[in-house]
Amino acid sequence: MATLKDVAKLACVDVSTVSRALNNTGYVHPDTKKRVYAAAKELGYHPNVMAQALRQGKRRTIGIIVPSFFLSVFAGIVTGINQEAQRRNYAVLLCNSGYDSAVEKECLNRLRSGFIDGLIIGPTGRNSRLIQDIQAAGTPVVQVIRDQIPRMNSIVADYENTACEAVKYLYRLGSRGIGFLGGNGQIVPFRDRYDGYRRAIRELGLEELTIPESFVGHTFEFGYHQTQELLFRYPQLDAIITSVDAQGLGALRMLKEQKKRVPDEVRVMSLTGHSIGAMLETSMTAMEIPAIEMGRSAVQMLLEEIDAPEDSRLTPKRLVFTAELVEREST
Amino acid sequence: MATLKDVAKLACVDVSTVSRALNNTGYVHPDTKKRVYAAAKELGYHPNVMAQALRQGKRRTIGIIVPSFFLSVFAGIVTGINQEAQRRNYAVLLCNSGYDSAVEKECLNRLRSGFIDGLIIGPTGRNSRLIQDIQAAGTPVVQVIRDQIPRMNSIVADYENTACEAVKYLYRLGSRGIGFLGGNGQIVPFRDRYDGYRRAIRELGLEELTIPESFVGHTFEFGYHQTQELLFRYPQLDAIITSVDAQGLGALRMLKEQKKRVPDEVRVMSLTGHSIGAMLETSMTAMEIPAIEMGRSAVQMLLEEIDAPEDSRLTPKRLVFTAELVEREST
DNA sequence: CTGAAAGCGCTTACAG
DNA sequence: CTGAAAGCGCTTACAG
Repeated sequence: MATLKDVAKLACVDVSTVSRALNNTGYVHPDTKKRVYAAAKELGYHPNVMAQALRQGKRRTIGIIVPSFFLSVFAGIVTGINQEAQRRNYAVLLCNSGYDSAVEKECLNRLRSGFIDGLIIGPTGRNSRLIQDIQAAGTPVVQVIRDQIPRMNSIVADYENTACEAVKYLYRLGSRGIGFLGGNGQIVPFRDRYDGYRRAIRELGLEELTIPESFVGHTFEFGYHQTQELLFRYPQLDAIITSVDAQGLGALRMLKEQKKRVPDEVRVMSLTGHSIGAMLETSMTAMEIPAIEMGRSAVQMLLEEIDAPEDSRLTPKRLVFTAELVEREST
Repeated sequence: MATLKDVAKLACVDVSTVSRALNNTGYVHPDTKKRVYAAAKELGYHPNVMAQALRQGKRRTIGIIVPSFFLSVFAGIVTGINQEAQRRNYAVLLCNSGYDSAVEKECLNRLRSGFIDGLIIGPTGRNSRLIQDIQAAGTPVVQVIRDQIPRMNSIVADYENTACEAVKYLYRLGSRGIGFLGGNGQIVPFRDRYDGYRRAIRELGLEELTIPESFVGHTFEFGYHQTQELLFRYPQLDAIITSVDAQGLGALRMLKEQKKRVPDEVRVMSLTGHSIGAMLETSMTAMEIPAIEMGRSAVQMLLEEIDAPEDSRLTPKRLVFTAELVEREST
């Protein structure tokens, strides 16, 4: 590949002049400039990003680590991140931790090695120390969806209220036996959703219908089996709130197998909607989360941090989005 | 961040010795080595990947460009690529072209600038020339799913046979009015699937039931509207084959709205299954594609190319996977 | 307006 | 077994 030197030789000037001409930094005589541009074009010159990065101490690259992106709100998050990063002319380095903290750790260690200007992460919750180290070493970090680490930038939704409102909505529709499928209680959003559910249940004078969690997963399978369990334990069950859409699919599937009519016998809704609900045979009501927009915001927040002087990074920022109730057939 | 120099100073040796010690290249006295390791550890030294890359002309980074990864086979592909890249200690730079060839072009131009050792792409079909240039300039390329560019490495499935077998399977079940939802005919897999469909229809002496395409999309909405059209035009319709799962969801949804029972009145199946079929209320039969495995293979093929001497790269490689029929409730 | 020089952080022949 | 030097491709004060 052609280098600055090649262009310089062809244009009969010094490399520094080429650099100035191409980057529009410092005066260059118009004629010279023209020659340089012509030479660059002729050689198909593209600057070597690694060298630029090394020299400038900037990489124009951000890293993302998400726990998954199949049938998950993180698919939308990643899409939004990509959109905004592209618009700002940043490259994106994507890692998928697969909900595995060991994998996440490896990703973090790879990324910290001078690769990225900033990091967006949906943490597993087990590497908080390492993430704080990275931030302390000068690489800004933004948490998305999961504000697992206190006092660190985050983009989240108001999970507690979302859950609370879902319960009240079902109550208004007439449901009195409202079950709840949660997730890993170590993870903030799941804990918050559960708190919101309990708060509403208490306020409305209802009974809490949950399964003490043995294993948990934010998956179809979890939704499927837990729904069976709920039906078995609580004959009065007439509504199910699931934390995420994938669990909701599991619930719908189990209800069909148990020949329970939705929504006549059991209503179903999800707290983390991301458009799949509209595509189902029985379309699913959900508190829809603006995932793409959240992804874009994450990039904006991160780039602000990157461009800010180090000492103004002290106060963590926090942006809270609101989920919107989208009614569909399942309620 | 600590640099080689810092470590060298602390260990009282030259930077070159530190480099040799840390990389295990060339003899270093055990005692020296120990001192170096200790110093590196104390300073929390991580090599600057950009500098290494610049020096070695290698980046240990591969680029991927996919047209989408929401509810698409590319979600699995990307997962597989990530897994294998991680195992081989390569970073992954992910771009989402969003089916937009202009976006794809930008991604390609960004990536070619010394960022990556190789490229895996599911092309939109409109930048073939540019992609060939990149390959010619020395960056190996592997196409996934879509072997859009002839004589260039690719990982695909046998789409033609897959479609053909699907028709024959439905025929065995008793269907005689078998409709087909395709996609952009410029894209090889969609063209091949259509060819396979037609071949089988001809062999079985049936009538082709398709909609001349005005606009096309590989989406839920496309499946939804085209199914309505099929029902309207062909009263004898008793089965629908969709090219991808998302279209299948659209078909199932429309059939429900039209009060057509699945599979009793109309059977439905998809040619590009990637596990979502099992999660549906009426679970959907599909020719399941081993997407994750294909993603892993793409990385393997790419790394072989990267490590191979330039002149042995002449013969393009092609790996064809076979889709597996997974029967579910929709047939 | 332009060139010569230093340096980003690393690796790698080459001496010794 | 170890150090000094050159160089990867770029940018950026500094002279002139």
